[in-house]
Formats: sequence, C-alpha cells, structure tokens
Amino acid sequence: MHQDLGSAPRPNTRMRILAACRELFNERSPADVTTAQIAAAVGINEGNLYYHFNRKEQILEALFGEFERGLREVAAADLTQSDDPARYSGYLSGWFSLMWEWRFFYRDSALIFRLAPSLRPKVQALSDHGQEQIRRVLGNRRKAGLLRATDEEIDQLIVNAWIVSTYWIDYLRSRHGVADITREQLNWGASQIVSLFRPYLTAAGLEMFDIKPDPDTLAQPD
Amino acid sequence: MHQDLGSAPRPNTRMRILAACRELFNERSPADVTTAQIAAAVGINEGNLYYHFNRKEQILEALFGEFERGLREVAAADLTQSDDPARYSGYLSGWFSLMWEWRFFYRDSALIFRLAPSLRPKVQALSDHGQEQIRRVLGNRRKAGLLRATDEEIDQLIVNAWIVSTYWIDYLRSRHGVADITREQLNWGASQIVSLFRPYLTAAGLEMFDIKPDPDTLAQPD
DNA sequence: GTCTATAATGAGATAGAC
DNA sequence: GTCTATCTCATTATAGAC
Repeated sequence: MHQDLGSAPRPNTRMRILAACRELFNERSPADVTTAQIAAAVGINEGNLYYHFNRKEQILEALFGEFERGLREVAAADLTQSDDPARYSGYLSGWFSLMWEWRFFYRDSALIFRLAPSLRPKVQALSDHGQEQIRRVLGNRRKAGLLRATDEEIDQLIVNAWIVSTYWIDYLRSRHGVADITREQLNWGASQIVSLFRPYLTAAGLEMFDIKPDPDTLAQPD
Repeated sequence: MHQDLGSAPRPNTRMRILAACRELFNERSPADVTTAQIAAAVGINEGNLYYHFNRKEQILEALFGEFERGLREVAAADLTQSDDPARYSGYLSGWFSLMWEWRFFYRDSALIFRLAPSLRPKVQALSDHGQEQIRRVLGNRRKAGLLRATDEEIDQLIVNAWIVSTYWIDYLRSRHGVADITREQLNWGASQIVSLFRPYLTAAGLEMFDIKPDPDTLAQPD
C-alpha cells in the first residue's frame, strides 16, 4: 500500500544480492568469491551484505531454494504427457538449460557442501524426487510401448542417466577444459543421454526421438 | 653402503608424509586437512613438513604421480588380451579398486584443482590416455565378435562409461550420503558399467561377462 | 633434517554510528 | 537499511637455532 507503483520499483537489495551471486558463482566457484567481492558487485558495503545474510551459507541456501523450484517445474513438465513429438525431443534440452542456469551447483557441489553442509540432505531429497519422476516417465513410456526394458534395466538406466546428466558440466570442464559451455556442448550432453535409452526404444519410441530405426538392433515390443 | 640393512629401515620422512596424506585425504578432503594436522599425523613438526614440501600443492603433485603410475598400469592390464573369462569380469573391479585407493582424487577434484591448479592439465592428459585405452579395448572386442556397435555408438559408450565410473564415488556420496564405501557398492558401480555395454554385446560377449543371453534383445554378430 | 618460534595473510563476521 | 571501523581466527609459510 505504501509502495508507489508508478516509479520503477528498484529490486530490493536482498534480490540484487542473490542475482549477483548467481552470476558470480557461475563464473567462478562460490569458494573463490569473497563476501567483499559480492558486496562490490552489488554496489553495497560489506556490512550491509551481512545485514541481509549474516552467514555466507545463507546466500547459498536461498539460491538453492530458487534452483529447487526450477528443478521441480522441469521434472514435472514431462509428466503432462502429450503425443506431440516435439515435447519428447525438447524436454531434455529444457533439463539441460536449467542445469546451465545453475551450473555452479553441479560444477562445485563439493565446495558448496563444504560451505553449506545444510544443503546436503536437501540435495539428496531433490535427487530422490528427480529420480522418482524419471521412473514414472519411463514407466509410462514402457506402458505406451515406446520402451522395452525389464525393471532391473530401468533401475540401471535411471542411475546411469542421472549420473551422466548431473556430471556432464563437470565432465566437460575436467576432461576437455571447457570453461564456457556452449549450447552445442549442452546438446551433446543431451545426445549422450539419448544414447543410453536408445537400445531400449521400440520403433515407435525411436520415432519420438527422431531416430532412424535400425532393424537389427531394434527392441521388440512385448 | 652406509645403511645398516640389518636394522628395520624406517621409511624416510618424505614417504611417511605422502602415506599419511593419502590416508588423511581419503578420510576428508585435502582442503579440510591442515598442514598442522598432517605434521601431527606423521609425528613431526610443521616446520619440518615445510622442509620436505614447501607448498601444500607439492604434496598433491607427488601423490598424483603415484596415482598416475597405478592408473596406467590398470589401463594397460586389459590390453594383454587373453581368453580367460575371469580377466574380463575381473579387470573392471581392478579399475574400481584403484579408484577406491585414490578416492579423494575422484571425490574432491574441484577442491584439488583449487589447491593445485598445476594438476588440471595432467588430469586431462591422463583422461585422454585412459579413453584411448578403452577405445582400443573395445575395438579389439568388436573385431573378436564380442561386441557389435557402430563407431558412433562406441564413441558414446566410451564417454558414458567414463563419466559413470569417474563420478561413481561422488554419486554414492551426494545421492546416498555414503561416506565409507563398501566393496559391495564398488561392485554396484562396476555392474552399472556392465549395463552400459550389455545391449551391445553378442552372445559370446555376454558369456565373457557371465550374463545370461536374452534372445530377444541380443546384438546380432555382423 | 628437525625443531621452536613467529610472521603474514586474508577471510568471515560484528558493533555501533548514521 | 546502510555505512565505517574493527575483530577474530585459522592457516599457510618463513627465519633461524640446534
């Protein structure tokens, strides 16, 4: 009521801190960004920074909250099944885009757990949720005759897909020295995931991913 | 000549430092182990520690040298092909055992690169070497009719296998909160790798891994 | 080679005025 | 809410005696 809606509402300091931190942390690891640098980036004083977050850890917790909301959205997106093939090939890249926006969580998880141990159980819970969603999606696709795999194979697929996607950004850096990831490299990651599922896709499933079926190695529908 | 071979030759301080560090670093990350703690573990003074390694970074470099030798041995082991099936099922666990011995390198790579940036190119070179070896092994198995895969599929397999194996230990910790890894969990990792190759194995190849062939999804020999 | 000092650093964090 | 000034504190690292 007190706020003048006519004037450009300058985002409050708390939000500006979080936005600046996401950028800084994506550039270099949270452990390499000092509170002094954060304050400088936001254009405020270090003392002021500590008024809003009196532990560096709290900044990471707040950022994780934002990340978590985004992740749950993406995870849920695929559940609203439609027959639109574009959905099937597109949602993987949605997943990877989110990973890109919050790449420091993937890239620097070890450092982050050190700075904010409280995130450890949260990440675990989020992983549980994510893998559950993937399991449901795969279950649905199996029922729809797009996928042919035993329960055990699905278990293994989920774990492998999870690992490859989660560590993809770190892999690019440690193996290929990639500092600034391109869209192309994200697509490469997505194609690695597709390659995991490919041997288990039926003809109909392959079509969904726009893959030319190979009659010799095609998974047979039940 | 001066050394009395009759008395138990106490290992020199440098070696004791390295041995102690490997243990300490495996327990908790190198970033969490201070030079004071290292000295205490070895039973020497901190000043003495700095006589042997005047940067903490140098300790990590020396340890990496040891690790590298071990890795190259394991990588080469599978090249000496034999028809002994035990070799095929056993060498993966040899690989994972080495990863276990030097698990801090896998678990804390981000922290380690921070402490010892000089290791970054070395790790990259080692990865190159490792993936080359895997490529040769897979090529040989394809020629031997154990594996059926296109060149592109082999490329993707190598990358996926590399990522899953490299990050397996970190995955166990971040996803399942595993601090002390059991032999069983290492075997689980190895079985995840096997599951990557399984769809591409021929009947003969499956036998090598002691896997019961499933006639429906069997890869056909060329 | 090994020790006892002690310096040098640089981060996170706080008190209290405005 | 924002600032200035200051504190605390853990670490790495060095100088020099033994």
